[in-house]
Amino acid sequence: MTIKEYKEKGLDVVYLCHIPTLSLEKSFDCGQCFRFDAVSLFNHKSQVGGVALGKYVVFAQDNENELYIYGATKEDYYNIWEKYLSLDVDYEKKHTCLLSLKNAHLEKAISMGNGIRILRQDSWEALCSFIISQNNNIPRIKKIISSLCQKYGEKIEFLGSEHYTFPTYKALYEAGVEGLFDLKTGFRAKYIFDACKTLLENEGFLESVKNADFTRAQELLCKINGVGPKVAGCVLLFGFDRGEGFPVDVHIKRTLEKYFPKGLDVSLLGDSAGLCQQYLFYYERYLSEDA
DNA sequence: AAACAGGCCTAAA
DNA sequence: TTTAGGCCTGTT
Repeated sequence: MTIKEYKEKGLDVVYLCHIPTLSLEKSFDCGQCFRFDAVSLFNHKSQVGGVALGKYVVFAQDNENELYIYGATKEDYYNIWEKYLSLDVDYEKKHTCLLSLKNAHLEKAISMGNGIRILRQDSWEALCSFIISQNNNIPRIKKIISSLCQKYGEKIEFLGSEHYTFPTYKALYEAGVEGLFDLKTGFRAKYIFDACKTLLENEGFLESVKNADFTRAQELLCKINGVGPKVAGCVLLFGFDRGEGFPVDVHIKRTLEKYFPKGLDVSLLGDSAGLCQQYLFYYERYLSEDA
């Protein structure tokens, strides 16, 4: 079907023929986002579908400099999705910053990870998701979040199939620790609950995180039981548009020891730090999968 | 079967 | 202040 025919059937579609390099696979399969899956609904080389910011959309493309969005209008693109995909951000500039470190491994990581965009996700969703991510693996994280949404989110229909929005913290608070535990969240149930409680009892919490400087923002997030430096770093990077965030997990720790034996001064990277972390993470995972 | 998964909390030195 | 253990569950 053509775009025009989809539109006539009531499905919004927008096509951008010239965007900064974007790889859907890399961006949606590098562990920053747990709500998108590869789909084959349309006739494109690559396509991922999922719910973000309360809407179900399918991102699709036949090459990395174009983009189709099914379930969105042109206005939606400029108001919502361009920012969500960080297509308004100058990555060339960030690359220049990273290349100035003159590290051969990082150089390779950049060219291999080219097309990764840091998604600007909803703050609360990022907070909740990365609490769930701790001491866990991606398939199970996705499974837990999916059942969380199915049970406590709102239903959305897209071409006859059902999808669910990410639940509000109020909804999860009302689910209670037992309700959350029933979703196989395990020891994280009480952590999620504490996050809900914090946000419910302190209405300005997310806002104060947003307005605080990075260190202070991290401190605030760590007040939630179950949120430590790594989770807070992810939440700030992916949910608060804080490019300075450089979450260090076991993999990144190993990677840094390997490629930066003299250490890496993250503060030199400014708001390119998070992208650097993503490239290194992707690079290392790619190499290990290859082996 | 034992170890591990993009950590964090708690108790004990 | 730093350092082991333990933790829900699913997969290998």
